[in-house]
Amino acid sequence: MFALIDGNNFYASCERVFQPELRGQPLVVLSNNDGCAIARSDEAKALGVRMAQPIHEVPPAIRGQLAIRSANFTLYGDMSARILAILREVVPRVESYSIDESFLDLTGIPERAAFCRKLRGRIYRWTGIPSCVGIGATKTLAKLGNLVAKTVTRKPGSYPAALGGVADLSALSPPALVEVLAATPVGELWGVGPRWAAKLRGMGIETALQLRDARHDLILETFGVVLARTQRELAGEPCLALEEVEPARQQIMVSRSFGERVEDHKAISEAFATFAVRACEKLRARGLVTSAVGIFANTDPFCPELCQHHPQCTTDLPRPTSDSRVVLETIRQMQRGFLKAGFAYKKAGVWLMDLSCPDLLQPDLFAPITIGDDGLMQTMDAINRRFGRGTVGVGATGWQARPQWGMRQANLSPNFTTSLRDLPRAIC
DNA sequence: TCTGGGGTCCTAGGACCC
DNA sequence: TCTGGGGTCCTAGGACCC
Repeated sequence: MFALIDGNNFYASCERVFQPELRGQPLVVLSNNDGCAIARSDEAKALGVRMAQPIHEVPPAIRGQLAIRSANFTLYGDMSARILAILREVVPRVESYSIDESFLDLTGIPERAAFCRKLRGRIYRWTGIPSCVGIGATKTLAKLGNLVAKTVTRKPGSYPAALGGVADLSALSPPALVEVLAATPVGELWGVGPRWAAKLRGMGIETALQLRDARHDLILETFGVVLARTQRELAGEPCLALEEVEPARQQIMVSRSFGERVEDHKAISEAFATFAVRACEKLRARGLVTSAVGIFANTDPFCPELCQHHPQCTTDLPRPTSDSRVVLETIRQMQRGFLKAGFAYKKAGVWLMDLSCPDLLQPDLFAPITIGDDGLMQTMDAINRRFGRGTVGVGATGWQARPQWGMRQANLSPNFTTSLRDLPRAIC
């Protein structure tokens, strides 16, 4: 028996915890570079701001009513960790599924709905984040329950099984469950994206109920095993297990759109170095090493009248490493002839591939298993953890407070929970 | 003027092995 | 005229997720 708990309008709710003046306001959190709406308060949704909508496409009359914040992933990540700590304290088996969602194993817990209502109350009291919970026999049904709970929370009283932000589909009679499935468009299901939804509709399958009851061999043949699993899960047959231990990463990517178009190759080179250093920090934080490095750059796809260039390049390393300097030297060599003069670039990125755990590597008879100096890197990481990111680093990143390629973040809130400088003040 | 940044899995096809 | 029967690995493309 599964539950899915997620934070309502998560990023917007995080902003509101420490900025009470935002409560009740139509609030939108923008993506990096202040581009698209990636979280909306209920009030902003009511004004018609869509998920992932570019903010400049929102009519000025609406935009004028919005409170706007730039994405602050440091804050959201820390709030997420606090919620996860509460869940782990109370529930024996928890899967952290995304920054704002966790699956819980409720097997053996009596009074499931009451238990979850209490849990969500505690999360609200201890972190200030409102949440909703869906309960079901499978992960897919728990996800659907969560959708029901959220819909009902916005329209109180419309559905009795979803009292207090919790919807327990496992407590429904079969006819009542059929009613919920029949009312759910197939495209709203977890695992059914826009492409498959359109294809399913073309086959006459428009609701979750119709998908559940469709011919299984037809779904398997037309869409493959992924949707076939979703179909079985809808029928109450668990196909997806709780994954308590996060599987090891296969790749790590750091990429950014630039705040403006950049032609200066030196500036872009500093961006590559900055991204590479950040990627290696993430790599070491997970205790992994990388065996291959890639870089890419893109011109501005929204300006088709400008000449376009999308170079990319990957290199295998002689031996695995987690040393930023080895990766930096590798991408320095890759950059020869990589960018072309006269092109204005808008985005660049670095990715690390073929990641592995150093303990599991096949040793080389004639050489050390890895290259680089892990001790030095660990020391730098420890200093940066203690005194703030960027306290020590490498010169290739440029060390400018406002680099030419830097992001636009016009409305960034303070790091209330992770920086002493930004601690909220209580006025006596 | 302005348009995000990460990830995963599955499948098909080709190259290669004995 | 007739041309085996297994495998693995890699890559690209296409879905999906938040």
